[in-house]
Amino acid sequence: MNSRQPKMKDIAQRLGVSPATVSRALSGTGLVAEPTLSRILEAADALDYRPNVSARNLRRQCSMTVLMVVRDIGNPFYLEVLKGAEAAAREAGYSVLMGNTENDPEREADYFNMLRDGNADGMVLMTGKLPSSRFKLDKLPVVVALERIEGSAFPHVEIDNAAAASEAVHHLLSLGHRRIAHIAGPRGEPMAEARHKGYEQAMRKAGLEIPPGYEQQGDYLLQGGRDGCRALLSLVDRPSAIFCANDEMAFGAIHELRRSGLDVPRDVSVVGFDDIYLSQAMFPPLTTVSQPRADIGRKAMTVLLDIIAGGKPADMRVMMPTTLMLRESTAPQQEIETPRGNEI
Amino acid sequence: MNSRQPKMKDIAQRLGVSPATVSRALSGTGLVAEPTLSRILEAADALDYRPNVSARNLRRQCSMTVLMVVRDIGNPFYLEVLKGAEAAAREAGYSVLMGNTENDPEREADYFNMLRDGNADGMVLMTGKLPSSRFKLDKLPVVVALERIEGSAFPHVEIDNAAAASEAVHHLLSLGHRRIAHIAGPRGEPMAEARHKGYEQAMRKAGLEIPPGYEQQGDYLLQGGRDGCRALLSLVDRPSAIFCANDEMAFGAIHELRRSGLDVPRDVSVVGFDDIYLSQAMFPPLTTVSQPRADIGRKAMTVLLDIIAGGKPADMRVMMPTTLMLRESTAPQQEIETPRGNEI
DNA sequence: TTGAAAGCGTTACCAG
DNA sequence: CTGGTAACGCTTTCAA
Repeated sequence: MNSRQPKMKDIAQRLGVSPATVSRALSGTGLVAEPTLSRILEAADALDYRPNVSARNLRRQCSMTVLMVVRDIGNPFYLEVLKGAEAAAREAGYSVLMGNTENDPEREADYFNMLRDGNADGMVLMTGKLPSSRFKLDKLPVVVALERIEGSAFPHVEIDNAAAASEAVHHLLSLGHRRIAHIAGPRGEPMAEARHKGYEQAMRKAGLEIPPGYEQQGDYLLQGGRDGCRALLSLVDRPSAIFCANDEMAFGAIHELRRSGLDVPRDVSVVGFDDIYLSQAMFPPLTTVSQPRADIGRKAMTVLLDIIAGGKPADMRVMMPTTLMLRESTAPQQEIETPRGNEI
Repeated sequence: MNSRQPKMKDIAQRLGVSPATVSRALSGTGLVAEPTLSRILEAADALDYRPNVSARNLRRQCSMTVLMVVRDIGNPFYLEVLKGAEAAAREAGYSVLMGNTENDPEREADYFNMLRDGNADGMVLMTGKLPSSRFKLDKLPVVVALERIEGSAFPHVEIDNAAAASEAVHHLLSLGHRRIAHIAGPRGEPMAEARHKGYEQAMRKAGLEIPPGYEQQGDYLLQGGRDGCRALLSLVDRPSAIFCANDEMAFGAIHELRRSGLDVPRDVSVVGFDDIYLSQAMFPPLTTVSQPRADIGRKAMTVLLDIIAGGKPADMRVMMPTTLMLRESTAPQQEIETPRGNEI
C-alpha cells in the first residue's frame, strides 16, 4: 500500500545514481552522459515510472492546464471550437479544464481566480464580458475566442461578423431580393450587433431603404426565430428574404413560414449564420455562414500557448475566414407565384 | 515579483501563530479555538489568500479533478451529459478535465494512466471499450455512462436501449404499421446491438416476420441513414415505417425519402433515437426516443464521487428512464395514397 | 557530467 | 487546542 508508484528516488537507488540525474535524464535536458542516460530510460520503462504531476507543478510553479470557459457548455456551437482547442493543447502537453459560467459573473470571476492562483496556466475565454475585479486582469494569459470583449487588452481570435453578414445579404441581393429582413441576436451582444451592422451596411450599399419592422429583435433561440418571423409576416409588405443572426433562429423562422403555408425557398428565402451541426440536414438544407470553428479553437489555443511560453502574440486580432454555404433555403426572388420552386 | 501570492506562512507570521494552525483554521476542521479562528479567517480574507492547489494535492495525494472521457467531443450528443456532470462535480468542489479519445486506444490508455498516476481522482467513461492493459483497471474509480462495457466491473449509468427501442417500434405498430424496417448502428457496438435487439423483439412479439433486407447496417451518420434508406426503397415490398438507431441517421433517411418524392410521414413514418439538439426543429419534427442526458451525466458523477469518497455504489447498474417523444414524423399507416397527410 | 541539498506550499503527525 | 517538524515528489541551483 505504501510504495506503489515508483518514484525517481527508486530509479536512482536501483541504478546507484542521484535523483537529480534521473530527473535530468527524464526531462530530456541533454545533460546526461550516454552510459547513464539509456540505463535510466530503460529502468524507468521497466518500472513503468510516471512522474507525479502535482509535485512537478508545485516545483515548476505551473499547472500544464488551460481553461476553456464558455457561457453554456450545452450549446453545440462551442463543440468544434473545444475540439480544435483540445487537440492543440494536447499536442503541446497541456490538459484542458472545462469551465461553464451559465452567465454567472461569480463563476466567471472564479475562473479568473484559478488563473491568478496558478491552478491554470492560461484561459481561452468565450464569454462576452469580463467580471469586475479589483485586480488588473489584463496581464493574465487569456485569449478571447469567437466573442469580442470591448476594452480588454486580450488578444482576440474571431471572425469578421459584419463582413460575413454583409456577404450573406449580398447573396440575397444577387438573387434579386430587395425586401430583405433581419432577425437579430440579443441587443448589446457585440457579435449580434456586428451581424446587424453588416446587414444594414449591405442594404445601404445596395441603395435600399430598410422598411419599418424589417429589423426584428431576437435572442438566438428557436422561439425567437419563430416570433420574429411571425412579426415579419404580419407586415403589409412582407419580406421575400430573411437573414437570421444565427441558424437556430433560422430554423425557427422556417418553421413559422411553413406553418403559415409558405414554402422555403420558393416564397421566402432564409439565410442563417454559424452552420451548426446538422444545418445541412435540415429541410431545406440551410444556406448559412460557416465559421471554421475547429480552426478558431486551434488558433486561439496556439496564441495562448505562445503567450504562456512568454512570447508576445503576433496579432492582437486574428480574423479567421468565413464561408457562405450555398444550400437550398435560398432561391431567386419571384414576385408572382410560380408553379414550382427550385427544389432539386 | 517574488512574494506575490500570500501563503499560509504569511498569515501565520502576521498573526504570530503557526502555519499549522492557519492550515487547520482554513480547512475547516473544528480544531481551532475561537479567538484565533476568526483572526485567521479575517487575515486570509484581507490578504486575499488563496491556497496553492498543487501543494495541497501533492500533500493530500489527490487532485480534486475528474476526467470526462468521450470518443468524440465534437458530437453534440455528449453535451448535455457533460453539462450535468460538470454541474455535479462543481458542486462538490471538483474540476472537470476533458478527454477526447477519437477512438484511439492509445489515448484511452493515457487517460487511464492519468488516473493511476493520481492526476485525476476519478473518471466518467463514455467510450465503448477498455484499453488493453497489463494492470487491473477494475479497481480504479471509474463510472461508465451511456455506453456499456461488457465484462468490466465498473458501475454503469445507462438507459435500457432495448426496451426503449421496443417502445419506439410499438408506437409504429400501434399506428397500424406492419412493414417496419430498421437502420442499425455500427455492428458490434453494444448500444447499437441493444437497440437492434429491441426492434427484433418488438417485431417478434407482434408476430411479425422481418422481411429480408429490412435490417440495414448503418454507422450513426447522416450518410449512413441515406444509404440505408436508399437500400430499403429499392426493395420490392418497401417499408411503411423506418426505425433508425439514432437521430442523425433518421435525418439522413428523411432526406432520402424526400429526394425520392416520398412524404414523411404521409408515405413513410420515421422514428429516431436520442432526441438530439434541434431534433424538434427538423422538418418534420422528429418522433424519437429522448434520453435524460443531463440527468445521466449528473447521476454518473454522483456515483463517481461516492466511490471516490470511499463508498461502494448502491447500484452497479443504474437505469435512467427514457421518453418517447411523439412528434410529426410518424403517422398512421395508409395502404392507399390519401389526398392529404395528417400535417397540422 | 554528476551529486548534494534546498526548497515549492501544504498538511499531518506528535508533543506539549 | 496549538506549535514544531517532517514529509509529499520533483527540480534546480551550486559545487565538485
